[in-house]
Amino acid sequence: MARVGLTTERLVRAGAELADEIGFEQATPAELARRFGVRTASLYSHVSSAHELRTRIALLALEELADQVAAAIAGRAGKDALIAFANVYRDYALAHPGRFAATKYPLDPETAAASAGVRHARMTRAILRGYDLPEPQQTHAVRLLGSVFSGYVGLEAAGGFSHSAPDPQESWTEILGALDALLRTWPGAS
Amino acid sequence: MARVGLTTERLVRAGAELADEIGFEQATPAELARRFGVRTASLYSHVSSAHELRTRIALLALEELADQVAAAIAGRAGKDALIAFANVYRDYALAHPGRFAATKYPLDPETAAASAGVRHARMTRAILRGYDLPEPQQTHAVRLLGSVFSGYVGLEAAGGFSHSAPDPQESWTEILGALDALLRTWPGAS
DNA sequence: GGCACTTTCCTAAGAGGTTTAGGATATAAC
DNA sequence: GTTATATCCTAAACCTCTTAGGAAAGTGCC
Repeated sequence: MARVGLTTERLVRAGAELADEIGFEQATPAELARRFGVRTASLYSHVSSAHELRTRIALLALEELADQVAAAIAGRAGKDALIAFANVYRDYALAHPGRFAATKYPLDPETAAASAGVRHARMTRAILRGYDLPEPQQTHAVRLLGSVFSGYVGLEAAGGFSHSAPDPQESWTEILGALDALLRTWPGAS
Repeated sequence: MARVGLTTERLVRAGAELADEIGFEQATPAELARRFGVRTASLYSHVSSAHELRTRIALLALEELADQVAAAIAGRAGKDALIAFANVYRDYALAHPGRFAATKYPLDPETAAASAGVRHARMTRAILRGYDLPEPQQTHAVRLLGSVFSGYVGLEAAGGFSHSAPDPQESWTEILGALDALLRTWPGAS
């Protein structure tokens, strides 16, 4: 019996691609094993459970997304940075729907603390440097941005905007413009 | 063998409660049957599949939420209406996490078109009557509000804000104030 | 090259979930 | 009371996830 060369790494990577193809929920160990031409039980030498597989896919996605965001906002500030951040986020979700869905997979606190999620939080806050908001307004704004990004992209991915004009891209651009204006004039800020 | 009195209605209702208790994903036909002291196969006289059960729970949740929103925004306008809408949405999600999760269960287009989802869209648009925005800005604003509500509540439910000050309630209030200000001065509006 | 050791992938099997088919009976209708 | 319907049952097929233990491919050392 020839060995296929399974690895935790390879399984997670293939799992992420599988998720993009057929959906994160459907990216099961059983299906993954089928893709590798291997029995399901064989995966358990590399991954301890379906939960671990999902968690690792989520961590991979968070990492990839954080890398792309970091590259996009480097050297930008203010509205430029805001738009670059937002577009990377949305483009990633549209290009990799399964991985993006994985991003929302609930992580236990320690795992979350060690994940790229904290980079996301830091980078979101970095965006606001261009808008000098005092605390606690800054935290409120961070939460608003996170909500809009994740909410808009989530709704779009779920088909929420598919049956109505205008194009989601147009609303996206307009909304980012509005957010920029809002951040510049946040009520209660100095 | 005494009959329990199963009904599609009762199953869906109990399924919704079950979802709130143990999570929407975990609210399976098997668990539901256990609650009723009945064999799993017996549910299939009332519900054609696990998918249909989930779909009906989702429709129930959308309906309940729409009813509560309708009651809350009746007789209110402007910021009052905005805050009432938003609070109903968030309170429902916190009180009924399983049903709220069901709200995001993907519906096929015809089902979605016949669901209370369209009432949500209409009511969101109604909120904006107090802010006279011209089209297409109005649609952009509708999408922004939907994104913020669903995004914020989704992140909060996922524990996104649980490890940082300040209290989510405070950010929520502040964000609603900011959105109100934004809607009153939407860039590009007359 | 031969040997021991490790790792990989296997078969086998159990626990649960979903679904279909067909049967017994409690309830309702006449 | 008899008939008909709807409800709930058993039985069984087919999933998925997971554990346990075995065979053989690969690795390292003499």
